[in-house]
Formats: sequence, structure tokens, C-alpha cells
Amino acid sequence: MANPPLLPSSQPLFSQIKHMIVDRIKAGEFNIAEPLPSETEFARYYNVSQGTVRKAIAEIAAEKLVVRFRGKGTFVASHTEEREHSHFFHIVGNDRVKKLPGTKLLTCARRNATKEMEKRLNLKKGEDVTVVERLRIVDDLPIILETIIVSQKTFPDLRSVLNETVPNELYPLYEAEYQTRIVRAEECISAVVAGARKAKYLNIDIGTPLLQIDRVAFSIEDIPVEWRRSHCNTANHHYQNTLN
Amino acid sequence: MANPPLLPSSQPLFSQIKHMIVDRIKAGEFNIAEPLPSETEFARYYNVSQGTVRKAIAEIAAEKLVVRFRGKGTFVASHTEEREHSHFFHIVGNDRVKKLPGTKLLTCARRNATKEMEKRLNLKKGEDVTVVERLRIVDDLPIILETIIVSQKTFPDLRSVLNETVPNELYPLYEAEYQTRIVRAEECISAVVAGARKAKYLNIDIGTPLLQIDRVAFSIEDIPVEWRRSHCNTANHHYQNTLN
DNA sequence: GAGTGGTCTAGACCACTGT
DNA sequence: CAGTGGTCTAGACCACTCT
Repeated sequence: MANPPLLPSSQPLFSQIKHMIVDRIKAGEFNIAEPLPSETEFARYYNVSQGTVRKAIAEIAAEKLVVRFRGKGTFVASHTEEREHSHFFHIVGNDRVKKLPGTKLLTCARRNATKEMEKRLNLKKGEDVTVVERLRIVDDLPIILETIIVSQKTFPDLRSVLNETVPNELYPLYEAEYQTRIVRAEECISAVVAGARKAKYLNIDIGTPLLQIDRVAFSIEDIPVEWRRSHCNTANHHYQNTLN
Repeated sequence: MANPPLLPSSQPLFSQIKHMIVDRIKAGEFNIAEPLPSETEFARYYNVSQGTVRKAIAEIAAEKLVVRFRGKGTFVASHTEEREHSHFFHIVGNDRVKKLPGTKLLTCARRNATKEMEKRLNLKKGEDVTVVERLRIVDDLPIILETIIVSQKTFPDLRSVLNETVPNELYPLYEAEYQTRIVRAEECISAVVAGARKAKYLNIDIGTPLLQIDRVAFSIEDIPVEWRRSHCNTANHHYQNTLN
């Protein structure tokens, strides 16, 4: 190949290939059950060497958009419960042990979006949302009170889905039922005191300090699709974070 | 090179090279001002190809132990104030803007380590520690009350150093004065209420909820060298975390 | 101009999964 | 067995820095 096989962009070749493949993944071109085209196929298709494709896919794998298996192929990554739990759940006991919490669904209702919801989820005016309230329970004790807000448009009929299944983790459900994969989240953590309602559900005194965790979760297309506000009783648990 | 140039380990070659280079960095073999040996030098030295060395160093660079500059060379990474601020400081205003806080030194004393200090910093019985208390100030308002505990053994005479310089960020100082580089930290975050002392320093009412951030910082040898407990007023600020 | 790291290629061998 | 990704090599060209 004497000529530059692609645009004469300033970006390195492998980086261009990477973005093209990522775009095709985002567009949902590849079935989750089947492997992506192999390195040699991509190389032929884009008219570059196998090593260049390798470097492109290596970066995509590092971002956990795909998973690679020697001898089998490259697959679009899927979110198992375990991955969500290890990656998105940061509450551990004060003994540093992370336990899978149980879930008690409190309410689930369709409502008009408030202005704050519109802002956080980037909604148009007048859009409806589904509001879910639930308790997370560890060792039979209520630890976290969660309020989850999603757009009715991206997750239509979430109510009936939840009435049937009552899953512990929602992100795998978003992926299975709505083909929406959560890849990133931003959390804002502050300290508040429990009011009457939170105190009742968490079985604590009014005025107890609580961790308030505001999380906005983003889909693979980098669209905010879920806003979740958690209130966590940190008497016997805490939020754990590792900085590398 | 017909024979395997190194141990017949099950680890890939580049990974063995990586660990050997990392060990030499940890041992302080390379001056921070001079570049490491070049890829070709390493390749000759370890009797492998340049590409293998490249992959090894690429991983070390990804872990931010070294920085690479085209045309200049590879250097042991140093912690600038800016890096510490962007990487280890997670408190932002509720407007999402991160401001460099000012610092007011409150106390600085040498003491016997308590049992909890011994446990967190992995100290021998009877070791002394230096305890630093300081206020972090944003827009002339006290936001964070910090208590910092370090071993007298790893940071001898920290008191007089602090009396001379009063730096905003301590990690660059640890590196400059004690050749101890912080590469990792573990944080445990919970919610507490302000007692009389904290309320006084943070200029808030007793009973105000505060974020308590317990951080243990680890050196490049993976030894815990600093325990820091911060109490943050989250009325106008919060802790921000991104999950990727 | 010599030396550095960054990109790209081409080809080899390997371990592993399918058939 | 052919096909996959993982490792390793050797060599080319480039952009950049230093002297």
C-alpha cells in the first residue's frame, strides 16, 4: 500500500481506525452474541496492517467497550451483575468487606419531570420520567435509600418490567431490555442530615448524618440516561474510593 | 537471539522487562533530572528487541511512573502541584468548578502514635508521628479541616520543614524533601456531624453534617506513609468522583 | 546530524477455541 | 485442522530535540 489508505488527517492511523470501529459499535452494528470481525478482516477492510488494527482494538478493549478472547474472537462487552457491583457500587462495610445488598422496592411512578430532572438528564420540556424508590438492605438492615429517575422515553414501560422482575442491579436490565449500556457515571457526594421520611425508612433518628450520593449515568453514546440520588447510613458502612 | 534471553517464566517477556525496570525505578536508580536509558539501550541490555522494551515502558508510562517525550527521552514522573491537585483533590464547588484552596496551618506536633495510627500506617509499637492540623480555605471561607499523620521515621523533622515553607500541597514536598513519591491512595468516606471544635474552625453550627474523608496514601514501594482525615463542609462544595 | 520516542508494516511463532 | 488473539522480532519512516 503505497498511498495513505485513509484521510490525510493529523491523527495517527490506528486512532482513526479505533474511532471508526467505536462508532460502528455505538451504532449497534455488532450483535452481542457474535464476535466482531477479526483483526485480519478489519485490516483488509480498512486497508491497513494487522498491527495497526491490533493497536486500535487494544485501546477499545482498555476502555472496556469490547472483550477479547484468544481463540474465540472480540466481543462487545456486556455488563454482568458482577461487573456493575464491582465497578459502580462503592459502599463497603467498615470492615472493608463489600456485600451484595438486597433490594426492597418502595414506589415506582410516572411523573412530569421537574426542572432539576430536565437539567440533569438533558430532557426536553414536558417529558415524563419514571421515578423509582428503593431500599438497599445489608444483613437485614436498611443501609441506603435510593431515588432513581429515568426518562420515560429512553426506558418506556420500566414500571411493568420492574413489577415482573425486581432485579438487584438495574444497569444489566437497562442493557437487556432497552439495549442501553451504561459505560460511565459522575458522582457528587455530600453530607446531609436525615429528615423524618429518610429516618423512617432507614430506621434511624432524625438528624443522623447521611452520605448523599448524586449519580448521573451515561450511555455509550455519552447521553445522561439515569439520575440516582442515594442516601446512605454510614454508621457501619462507608464509601470507598481508590486513587491511582 | 536463538535462546530465551531471560528466565523461562510463564510471564510474557515484555512483562518481565517491565517489572525489572519498575524495580530499578523504585530502587531510585534513575536520577529524576536525567532520562532513563533509551529503548535501544534497554533492548541491548536485556537482549530483547526494541519493540518488547517499548511495550514494557508503555505500560509503565500508562501507570504514570514515567513520562515520555519524543526527541528527549523517558523520565521518572514527578508530582507537580498541578498533578496532585487534579488527581488527589476531589472537592469542587457545587457549580462544578474546582478551585485551588489556600491553607492555614493550625498545629504541628510530634506525638506518640495511637493504636489506630499504628494500624493505618503499619508502624512498629512506640514509633513517633508528626500530627499536622490545617484548614483549607476557598474564597476566604474555611471548607476543610484536615488532620495529617505521618511517621517521624519516614518524614524526620517535618515540623521545621513546614515552619519554613507552608506549602499548599504536601505530596510534592514529600517528594522533594524526602524522596518519597505518593502513587496511590485509598479513601473511606462517611458522614458525621460537627462537634464544638470542628464547628469553631469551620465557622458553622454544631450538628452541621460534614463529609469525613479518611485517606491513606501509599508510596511507590506500596508502603502506607500518610494518614489524612479531612472534614469537609458540603454546604457549597462536594466530593466529585467519575466512574469509567 | 545523531539520537529520541511514535507510528506502521510484515512476518514469525505460540496458546487457545472451534470443527 | 484452520482461525483467533497474544507475543516477539526486525526494519522502515516520521517528528522532534539537542548540540
